[in-house]
Amino acid sequence: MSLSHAILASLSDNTYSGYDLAKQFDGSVGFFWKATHQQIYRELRKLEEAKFINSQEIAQEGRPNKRVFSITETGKNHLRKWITEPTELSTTKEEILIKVFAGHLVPKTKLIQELEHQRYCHQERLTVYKGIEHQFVRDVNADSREVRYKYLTLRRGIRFEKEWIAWYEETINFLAELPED
Amino acid sequence: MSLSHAILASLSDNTYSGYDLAKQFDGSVGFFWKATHQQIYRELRKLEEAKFINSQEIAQEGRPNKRVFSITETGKNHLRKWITEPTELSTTKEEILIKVFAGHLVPKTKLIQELEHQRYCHQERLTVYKGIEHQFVRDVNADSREVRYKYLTLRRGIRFEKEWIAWYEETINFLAELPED
DNA sequence: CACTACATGTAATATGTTACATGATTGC
DNA sequence: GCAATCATGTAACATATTACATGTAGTG
Repeated sequence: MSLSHAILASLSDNTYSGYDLAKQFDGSVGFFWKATHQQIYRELRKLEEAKFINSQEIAQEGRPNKRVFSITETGKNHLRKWITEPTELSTTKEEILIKVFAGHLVPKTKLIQELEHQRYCHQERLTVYKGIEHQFVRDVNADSREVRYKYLTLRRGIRFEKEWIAWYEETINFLAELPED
Repeated sequence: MSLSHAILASLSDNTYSGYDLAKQFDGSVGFFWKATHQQIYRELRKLEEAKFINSQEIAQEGRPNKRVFSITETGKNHLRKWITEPTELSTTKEEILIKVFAGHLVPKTKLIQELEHQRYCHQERLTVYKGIEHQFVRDVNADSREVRYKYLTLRRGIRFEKEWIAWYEETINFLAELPED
């Protein structure tokens, strides 16, 4: 599974604690890979056993100590191998499409209501992404290789939110013009 | 979880055996919700316990008997309720974006190779969808409400494959112009 | 004084994957 | 005769989700 790869990818250019990673999985990498902190801590243990990462206890005043993880050369090679090996297309699971698929069961207006709710959520996410893009553009002068690659993933986020919104428009209009109901 | 909803949606306008459903989850609904036959059989047992569906043994000559499932009124209402209740955006898990995110670890050409592989897979899937669309267009004259709703999900499939391909183009070009490596 | 952020964990349950098992029919 | 399709299932294992647990520090 790829949670391990997502963690290794996060650690590929920086060190993080489990807590930091959980936050990353709530933004950044989290935009295309979700995980709870419980999953992350469990996976970190496995990755350390496999010698793909190692950890160091950092004492902190006031706050509880933290364990900071860094990727090993073995871990990097493992990631590199996976990146270059062809993988299948990731499978998507879209609840909204199940809803539309069985949409004939409910009054048209109710379905449209839910479609509008989802469209709104995508709109909000798009705004978040654009904000992040703004930051990126500033950094572009002093940009490192790493940053540019991350920017590409952000671009896909922006494009896809726009595409979702366009499909919602099309779908809502189509339904609005259906005579039934 | 929504596997149950996906099954109920499939049964919303027809009766199917577990085997039939497994096939549906390999095409049709399967384009936005994957499940293996084991998952499906397990879920069917639960749905029957909950009285959302009921089954009938159908004797067949030659072939093993099959149990055909149909949705109950309770099941339909359960689905209806879920459709109209607002749900969160579905989370996506995209391996290719993890690969791009950590792309700085490998030679640029290797990453491009994998991007091209993925783009090719999307291209193939788009061709499949367009073939299905062709069928739909023929049926549109004799079209039922159900068919039109299904068509909307297909439209999203087509739009999104096109969008993926466009992002791959953009990304591959961007990488090709990077000086490094 | 309640809430949020920091920091890590256990336990139970739900989902998903992989392998194995059975047995008939149809097509090459 | 061998593979594929029809049809359903068990068992073991891997992943993911939800709830609960613990304790400090800073903010309003």
